Amino acid sequence: MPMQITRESDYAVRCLLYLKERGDAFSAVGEISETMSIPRTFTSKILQKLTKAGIVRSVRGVGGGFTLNREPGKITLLDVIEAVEGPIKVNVCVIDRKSCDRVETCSVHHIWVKMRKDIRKWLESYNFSNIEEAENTPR
Amino acid sequence: MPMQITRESDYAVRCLLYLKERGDAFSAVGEISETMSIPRTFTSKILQKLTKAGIVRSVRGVGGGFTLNREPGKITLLDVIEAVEGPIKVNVCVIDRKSCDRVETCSVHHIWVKMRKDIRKWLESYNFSNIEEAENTPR
DNA sequence: TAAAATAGGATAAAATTACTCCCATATCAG
DNA sequence: CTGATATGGGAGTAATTTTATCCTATTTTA
Repeated sequence: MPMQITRESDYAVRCLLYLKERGDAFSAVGEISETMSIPRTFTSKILQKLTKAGIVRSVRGVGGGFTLNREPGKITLLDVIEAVEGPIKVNVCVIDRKSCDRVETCSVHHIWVKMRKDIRKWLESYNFSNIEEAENTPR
Repeated sequence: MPMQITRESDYAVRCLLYLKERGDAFSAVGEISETMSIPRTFTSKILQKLTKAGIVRSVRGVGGGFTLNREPGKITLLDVIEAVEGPIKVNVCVIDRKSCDRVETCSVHHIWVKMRKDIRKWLESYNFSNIEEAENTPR
């Protein structure tokens, strides 16, 4: 499953689309998971990560649930993906130089570094305000 | 291991860097794997894939081995990664629409499609001629 | 025909992803 | 202050994928 976002990231995006729709209301896990077709307990875990990352806010107890913690326009795809998957690496050696003994002499190391930078920049350019506006690719 | 090339792709790139260095000579698996620190039998499998993809050419028997099948400048990173990992997906629904029952109503589907397109274009812009030239990122 | 090489299928080991379960903790209504 | 309804978090399980290895067949040259 290389060069691919995880199902978890996809689910996280769905959760946020739902919460955006709900505006200021608080939504419970069950409601989100059913509407967005995500396994319930997994949804719970994902929302926990999003909460820890400060992307959503939670309230426990009766009438509690989750809601966006900031404007949709200030939540980027990068924020979401890194919240659930951890920092994007592209190649292990980019984050952890000692993972590769060839790193000193490697003539392509800089390519992976640049690729990571460019992918992160790309993901950062989409947020939950412009993500749905973005022109639909015709056919 | 999301948004990350596989070790296999990394190994494939190493193989090609080595073969480029060797010019028109044929190199045996053992030689490539030892020099580039790749497990021997795995190297063999990777070279098989690269051969099938037409990126390298092989000759069996005494004095045989592998050599590039075309100019380094005509072998892109995309060619190599897709040769070993298969087509880049970014998200399952991009390649296989029926993998996601939400695809009809999904307001972000087009984002994954665009992301795939842009990543492929990026990878296509690097080949084994310009990949090493590319300015080394200072510090 | 023997030696040296790749080709390919099957399988094994390790790691990661994709979940589930259970109990603790918080919040609110009555 | 108690019970019902939520989320929080740790631990564990299942499924899939990645990362290999092994063995045998086939090709090629000397």
